[in-house]
Amino acid sequence: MAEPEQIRGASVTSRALSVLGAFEGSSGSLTVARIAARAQLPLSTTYRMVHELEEWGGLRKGSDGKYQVGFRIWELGQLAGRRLRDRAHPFLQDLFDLTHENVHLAIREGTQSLYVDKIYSSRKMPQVSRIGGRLPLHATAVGRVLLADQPDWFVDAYLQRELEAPTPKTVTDPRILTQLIGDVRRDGYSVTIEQMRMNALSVARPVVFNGQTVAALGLVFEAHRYREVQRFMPQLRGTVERIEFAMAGRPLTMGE
Amino acid sequence: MAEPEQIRGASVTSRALSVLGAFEGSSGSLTVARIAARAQLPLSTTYRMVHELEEWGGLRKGSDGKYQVGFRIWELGQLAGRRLRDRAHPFLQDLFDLTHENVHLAIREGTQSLYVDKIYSSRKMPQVSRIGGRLPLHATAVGRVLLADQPDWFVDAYLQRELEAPTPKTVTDPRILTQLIGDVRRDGYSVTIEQMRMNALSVARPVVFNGQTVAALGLVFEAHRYREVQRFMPQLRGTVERIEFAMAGRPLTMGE
DNA sequence: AAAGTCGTTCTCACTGAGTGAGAACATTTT
DNA sequence: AAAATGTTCTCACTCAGTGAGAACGACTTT
Repeated sequence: MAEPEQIRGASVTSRALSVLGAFEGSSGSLTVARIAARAQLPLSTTYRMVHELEEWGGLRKGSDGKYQVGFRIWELGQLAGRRLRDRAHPFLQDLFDLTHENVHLAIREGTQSLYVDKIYSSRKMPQVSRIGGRLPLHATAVGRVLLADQPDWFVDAYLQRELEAPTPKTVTDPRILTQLIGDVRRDGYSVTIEQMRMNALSVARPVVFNGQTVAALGLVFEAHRYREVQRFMPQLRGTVERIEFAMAGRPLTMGE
Repeated sequence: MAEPEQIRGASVTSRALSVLGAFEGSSGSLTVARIAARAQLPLSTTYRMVHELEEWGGLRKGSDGKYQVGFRIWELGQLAGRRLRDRAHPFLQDLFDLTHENVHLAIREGTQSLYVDKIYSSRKMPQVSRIGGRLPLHATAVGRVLLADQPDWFVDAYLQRELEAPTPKTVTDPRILTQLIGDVRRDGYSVTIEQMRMNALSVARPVVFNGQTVAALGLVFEAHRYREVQRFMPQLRGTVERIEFAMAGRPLTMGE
């Protein structure tokens, strides 16, 4: 008879996960009350779960009384996609040594690119991407490379949606983008200029393993240095090859 | 009357967390049956939870049918200790640029050091530490720095336990270690030689924020180059100072 | 200093969500 | 083809989870 607000049929597990989910896209520290609001759960339920998560190490109570995601989650997360990250990382570092430009490694998660690794120093700070961050597929070079690997029906469906335009120069016209994706498929690389941020240019190539694109490797630098793309292409290509070779290597067992 | 095997009183949440915990220290991919065994849960219960976790994105079913930790956990984990990692990372990279030696950033978690960041290229591969990995506090330079920050009662209790000796040269005598910890407190840095791996040397300094050691910054290189410690000390110190300065900076708000 | 606001902690009677043995089936190994 | 191992799912039982609300603490406002 009362309002049917409560998300009925929610399992205990899903509630606990909602509590964790409340931290996604948050500032990092949340009070129990705020967690409850974000997770759409009653206060007492939230309270109980927060404490169980805290005891396990999934959440951590800061000195200000607010909760943060705990290191146990961080440690667990290190297990996700470890093969790719571990194998690729040393070569990203090599590429950075060579170029001293921002180096990215991203995978596709749904309709976004997820940045799984990134090399940068204190010299190059203003960045849009961050490790663990997501960006749309059509506005970065890595994103387009990842999109280009998808079947036509996926690409078409993606382009049919309302596309974000982070800069005035961002291409959002489905017809032009279809064309551009075709170019990426033909050339095996993507170059985007000022699509995600003004004065930024990015180049990317796919990392192929077992016949499918598992990630995209990219370089980002200032747009006015567009002539240097030529110089970086062979280095980017070489790095991708080394990563692909390393991916194929022996399984490198450990524990259990 | 039957065997009291079941861990009675286990809450649903704790069971779900056990499922996740089953992946800790695993090879990365586990069958449902193996998860059940490791988590000490009945098969049907495990099955149900694995599926709920999978639906949420916490677990991912591989092409071989085995489960792995999913990227959603990885993403969530990026929120843990982000302030430290984000602020420190660029300077670790700078230090690597300068030295081209392995650079580590570790925090203390219980009686171990947890490696939260690390810079290395393909040149320096044989390593014991890994991002997300743990090592004992007494056998590395970062570990000793972290231990030295603890009160005497903690140090004493730590040293009283059976201490691992990864190499023949590892110091495990509590009396000598107490002495060494005293040195670290006095000098503000730690140097360890072949304590964790033969032919490896490590130097570390504490990163202090709000009057307490929040992490330890370390360099690792070949033991026979011990003379170079002199050369690296100022660079290590300078990097720590920059990190500490950056930690104090404006809060850098984002979302919510 | 009193009232108001916001957050935390905890209790308790009620009930429906979670349970797990076991059956049926699929896949791989011997 | 027999055995071993793993997956998926059902169902009757009951115990763990529930959430309104009370009590309290720490602030800001008036």
